[in-house]
Amino acid sequence: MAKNLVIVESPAKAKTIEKFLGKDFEVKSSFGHIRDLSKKDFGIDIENNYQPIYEISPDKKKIVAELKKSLSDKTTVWLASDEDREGEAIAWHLFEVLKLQSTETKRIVFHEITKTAIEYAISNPRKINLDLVNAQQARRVLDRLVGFELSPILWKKVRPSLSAGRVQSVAVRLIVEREREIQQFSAEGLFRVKALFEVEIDGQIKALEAELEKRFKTAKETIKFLESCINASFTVSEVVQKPSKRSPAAPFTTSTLQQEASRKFGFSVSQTMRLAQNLYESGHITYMRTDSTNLSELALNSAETEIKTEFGAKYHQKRTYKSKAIGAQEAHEAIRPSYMNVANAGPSAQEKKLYDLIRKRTLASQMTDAQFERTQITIIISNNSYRFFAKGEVLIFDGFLKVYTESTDDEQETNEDSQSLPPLKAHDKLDFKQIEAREKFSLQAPRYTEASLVKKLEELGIGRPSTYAPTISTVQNRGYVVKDTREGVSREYQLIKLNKSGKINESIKTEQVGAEKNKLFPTDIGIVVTDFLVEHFENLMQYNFTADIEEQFDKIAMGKTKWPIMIDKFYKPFHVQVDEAMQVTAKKIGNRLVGNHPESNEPIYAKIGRFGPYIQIGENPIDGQEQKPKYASLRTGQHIDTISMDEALELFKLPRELGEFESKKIVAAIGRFGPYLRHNNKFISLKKYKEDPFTINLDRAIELIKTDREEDAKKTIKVFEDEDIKILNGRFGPYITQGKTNFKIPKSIIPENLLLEDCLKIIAEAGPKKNTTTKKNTEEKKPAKSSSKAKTKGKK
DNA sequence: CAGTGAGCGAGCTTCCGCTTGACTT
Repeated sequence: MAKNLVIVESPAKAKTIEKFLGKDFEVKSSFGHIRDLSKKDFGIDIENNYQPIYEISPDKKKIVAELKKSLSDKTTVWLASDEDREGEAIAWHLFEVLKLQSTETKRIVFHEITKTAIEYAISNPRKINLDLVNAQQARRVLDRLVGFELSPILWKKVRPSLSAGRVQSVAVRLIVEREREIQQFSAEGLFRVKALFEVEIDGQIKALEAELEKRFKTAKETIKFLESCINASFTVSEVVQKPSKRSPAAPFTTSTLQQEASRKFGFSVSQTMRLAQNLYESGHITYMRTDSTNLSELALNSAETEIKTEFGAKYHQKRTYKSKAIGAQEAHEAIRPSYMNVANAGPSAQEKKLYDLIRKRTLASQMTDAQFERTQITIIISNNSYRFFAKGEVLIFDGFLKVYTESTDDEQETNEDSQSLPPLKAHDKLDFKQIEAREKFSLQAPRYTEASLVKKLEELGIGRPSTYAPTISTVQNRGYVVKDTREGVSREYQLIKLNKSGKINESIKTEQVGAEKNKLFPTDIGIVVTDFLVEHFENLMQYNFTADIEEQFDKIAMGKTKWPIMIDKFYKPFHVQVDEAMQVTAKKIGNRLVGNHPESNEPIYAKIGRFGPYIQIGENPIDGQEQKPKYASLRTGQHIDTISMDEALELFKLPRELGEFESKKIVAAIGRFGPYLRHNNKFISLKKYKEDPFTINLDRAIELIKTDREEDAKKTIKVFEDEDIKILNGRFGPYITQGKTNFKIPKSIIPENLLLEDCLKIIAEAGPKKNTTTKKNTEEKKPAKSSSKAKTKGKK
């Protein structure tokens, strides 16, 4: 019978460790925290020095019971939770809940799961560090105070079920401010001049592309320059060759893994974490929630062996990396393969891809630099002082690039330096084939992706590896932020070309700009809530708030400050702010008077409603008054804080009557699902035709109605009008529809051969099942929250 | 599936950080 009980946080870890420790040790897991603040009445006794009121989390009762049971025949308990603030608190909660005695309890820590590390830990036990525990309690209490005092203000002033917190509210602020920055940005065009030269080398004509150092502001200046080139001569003045190198990136942390999986595979952060969790649980990779770039000695050695056998000794270079992140607690290793020699792992294609990425990144981190030779050729012009530069880069030794290249966030920057240059020397003469000036516009700041937002949060020290993915989900689930793909707009730019024969040709071209794929956009709720919080809780919404209080937590951890004193210093002024925010006279925040109607002089408001932002013309009706205000919803991309009077009035031009077709009216409008046409009670979505309901004319509308009918005809296999039954071709193959309910057709049946009675039989057989599914659907749709959840699930 | 948006008040929501399943489509 084992005499020792070791408690770790993760069950997967428990399994591995048990193998190392032998018969005398039983290893169990606490599954993270076992106890938390009570959910009722705040869970904090504010009057009594902020005394926390803890209770065992409902889902942990079973685990605690099991731990108590296996405790009965043990003489020593080893608390082996992670070596960070949270881990220390977990150990302390276990100590308290399991009613352990200090004489028979030992606190141990290890940063890597290897036999030597664990044996070393066992032979160097210590006591629970209560200062560190107190720092965690302060962190926990502060987050509860902030979250549970701010959120109710929002329920009252904006909308029920909203939330605010130290982490999520700042995350939303980042998105809101970036959006504003983009709105206010105006692109400036500059003319970039590129020359294409031709050189004859050993009887062969080689091309050389070079860019002018000067960028012109106006077309006039540009043309003046090009004219001067017509009779100029071009001479190489200098050829400079320089070696350069590139070093591999550090092994993955949670945040960098999320970023790379997003850039390379387009995974969402939660998707990446789910896949990594699977790989971890099946023993393929080390722990996936980490801020450390450290690799164990064991990993370093096996990476070395792997690199040397696979690529040769000249590719190996042992490297250690320092964590850059603020507040990194380094309780684990970097994310790496458990066994470096395993080249493939994971059951699904996505897991295989992720594993491969992790393995290559880890190997690359222990490989030599890639070496390049950079060449720059300077070309001078006989009749002016501007110079052309041709840049080239040639790979001399691939090094780590043999296995792995890190992606970057700015996709727009293509690498123009990778051309290999012809062997030229000073005083060589060149002739141009063409010189082209293209107007290039400055780039707006990029919108955040899920992963780049995580990166930003990590840089600010906000949030932890275990909360990045949940935070990103929360801000979307609350409706503060949406992930969206939006089409760009076309923009004109000027192109001015000078060709060999000395002719200058000006033209206007168009390019697509501002297209966004899976980027984060703030919603009106997100904007309104952020503005409100920034106005009333300026300190809390500062980007460095977390970093600042972390310093105070550190003081508590060092025993220099008592935690209730620190909390009191924060809470007293904070609570005053809460009271003030509650007293704000406006019943609802976020309402804005856009102006007065130019004709009727009625007030025009932009408001937030149950169904999103809308414009209201006229005051709310007062009892007994007949007059009702008019309403119209805002369109995507419009916001209540920025919409102009003209844009607001424009919204009331819908629904538009276009005219008649087959003696029935055609109406164009925008509904919940986008712009549509309505004719004879049939709706035709304008989305797929990319038509604008404000401008579409009668002829085009009739055309669309006809195409829609053709498509319908293609879809329809058979119709039994009396019973309102149709056999249709859908996305998943043929099916039967009666009224608004659909029925599956068994695969053995050819749909064209179905008779009315066959259909009725299929419907009758599916009958009871139909009832339960429709019932469930309507039940689920009732609360607004769950229907929006179902939607996002469906999108994925 | 496609026009919505009052106000009252019952009783609900909510934080961040540790961990995995338990759910349904």
